[in-house]
Amino acid sequence: MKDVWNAMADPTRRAILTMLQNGDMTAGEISDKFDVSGATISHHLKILREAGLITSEKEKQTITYRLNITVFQDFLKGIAEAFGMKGENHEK
Amino acid sequence: MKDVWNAMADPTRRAILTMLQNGDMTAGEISDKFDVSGATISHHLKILREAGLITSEKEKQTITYRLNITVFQDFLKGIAEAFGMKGENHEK
DNA sequence: CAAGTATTTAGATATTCATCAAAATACTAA
DNA sequence: TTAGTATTTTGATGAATATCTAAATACTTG
Repeated sequence: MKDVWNAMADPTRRAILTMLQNGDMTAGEISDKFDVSGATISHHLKILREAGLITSEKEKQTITYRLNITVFQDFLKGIAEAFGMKGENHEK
Repeated sequence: MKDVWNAMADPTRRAILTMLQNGDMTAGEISDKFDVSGATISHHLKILREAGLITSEKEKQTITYRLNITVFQDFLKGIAEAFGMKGENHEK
């Protein structure tokens, strides 16, 4: 899950994940939403893909990206397990 | 919450947070658990403190650190709101 | 005061990382 | 084939970061 933490640490990548919740997008569509170069977005997409947070599917000329809900929810669950209320350490 | 994400991005800092769930610890006690220098741990503690994830209390010769449950739970809730429930939340 | 302990701060270094422009790859269309 | 579009890869650069040692701060005690 180290890769996921690393992937989530960047605000641009979190914004990409948020956008993908509303539906799949091509690399170009994602890139259009940001002020950084397409190369930079491609780099972010690669990190998200390697973390398993998104998947990509090559179509004719475009590559469509899709949120991988499962990995993301595992991440949330992992946080909850590691840090979620473990009980009894708030008395003093 | 940007600071919180940044603070959580480092594995040493996440380990510190996990340890503090079992009770307050002094800087020295925390430092003893890791193979890095006390100065480095102090640096990590500063970042966690600035993110609001921990608080510090000066005692006689030591400084005791304590997990700030509230900020951490707000962070979890923020993630859940931004990413957790896709499709079944109706906002106003 | 001087010495010892606990912790932080300062200064330096090495690595990681976000970014860009340019080149490369892959595909489509004329 | 040539040109054009979509995307990634490469190579470079500057900024951020984790780390160290050494010095500084703060506190306690003899």
